[in-house]
Amino acid sequence: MKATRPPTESARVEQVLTVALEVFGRHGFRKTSMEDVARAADLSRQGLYLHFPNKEILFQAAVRHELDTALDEVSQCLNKESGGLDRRIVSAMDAWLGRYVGSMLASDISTMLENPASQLKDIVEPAIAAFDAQVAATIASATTKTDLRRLRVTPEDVAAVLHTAGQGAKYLSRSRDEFVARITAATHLVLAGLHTTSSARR
Amino acid sequence: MKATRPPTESARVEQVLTVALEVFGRHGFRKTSMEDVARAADLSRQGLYLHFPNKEILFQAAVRHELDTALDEVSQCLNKESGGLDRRIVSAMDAWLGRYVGSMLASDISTMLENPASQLKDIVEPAIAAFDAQVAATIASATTKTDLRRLRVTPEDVAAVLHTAGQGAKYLSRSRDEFVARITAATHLVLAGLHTTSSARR
DNA sequence: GGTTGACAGATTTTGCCAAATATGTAAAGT
DNA sequence: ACTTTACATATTTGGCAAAATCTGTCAACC
Repeated sequence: MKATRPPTESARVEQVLTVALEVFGRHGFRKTSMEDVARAADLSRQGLYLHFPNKEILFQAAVRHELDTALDEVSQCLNKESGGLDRRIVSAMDAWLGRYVGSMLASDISTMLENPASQLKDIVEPAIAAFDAQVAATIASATTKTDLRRLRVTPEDVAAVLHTAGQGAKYLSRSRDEFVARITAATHLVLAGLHTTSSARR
Repeated sequence: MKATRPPTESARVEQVLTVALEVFGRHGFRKTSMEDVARAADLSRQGLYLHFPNKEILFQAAVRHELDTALDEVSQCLNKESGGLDRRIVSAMDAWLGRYVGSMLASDISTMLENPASQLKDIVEPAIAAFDAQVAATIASATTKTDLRRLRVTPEDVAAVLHTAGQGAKYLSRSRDEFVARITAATHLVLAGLHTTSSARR
């Protein structure tokens, strides 16, 4: 019940990655030095190089770790026993996007994704796909095929719309509370269409 | 039937404003000179100054004109006879946001809005409110109070969700077609909740 | 598994200055 | 209702060298 997959990294390294992402998030990739990360992680700069061959790879690892963590959290939210489908989806969206509401990280990463040479694509895009798939699966298991057929939509379509609304909410919101409010309203309305009777588990 | 309000500006000035917005849109406010605008509008730079005291005000006027035009177009889309509610809303969203899909203008304006001293706030925010209000009114007239009460939402809530989804679609889309596809899916699902029987006019 | 200190080479930042470009005003002309 | 020419005053740009900072690697040490 502890970890869904064997821990690739030691606890120490995981902690470094967490701190690193936080530091990168403050001033962006370019304006963050290895020294900054090392200091924040309570480690010498050279100590960092023992774990990561260069800054680029450190960043990639930090992003990967972040996405893995977020996906785990999303998974927990979606599979919670308590709460209706609405609540589970809202908390999942919040776990997935909410933390980036005012952060530089989102725009930083998305500019990096423009670069075709960037390895980041191979890290970020599968994670996004995995998120969408999880949401779609949850939708699928909590709705009837009749309802889906009546509206002529697939669970994937519904997940895509929620994804779109999530991006919009992130973009429009100045605080995390505002984000949650918007995504709550959107989720409520979207799910209303396939009137799920508040709970349904397979 | 021609103009909903008396034309504040002459046709010539209107044409200048249209061109100006297009030019500003290409390289952003800062990197666009009065010379650039004048040339594009087939006018001398000094001719421009006869109409607008300075660059700032020219830009504001161009934005205001653009928003007015867009709102008129939105109005036409929403009040069209033909087509169901879905189609009307999708075309309205496209008229309102679709043209900015790859443009610098959106980000340019939104950074200007950060500045509390900017007069742009007083131009843009009312326009956004007017758009939301129009959409809300359309929703209101095409749905039953019963449906709204059943979902415990106001037409304004629905409009806000569509607005959120629209922003997300604009942000995620690389082409206008993609934008339309996303917004179509979102509208379809959102409206499905208050199962409007395809047409309803008051 | 780390520490410190030192190093070459690359990149960024800084300060400065000259040249170019842009803004806004004005006058005179059509 | 414009145009052209001209002008004072910013603001932006480009070059260019010195200084600072950052990266990545090594050695020596615990």
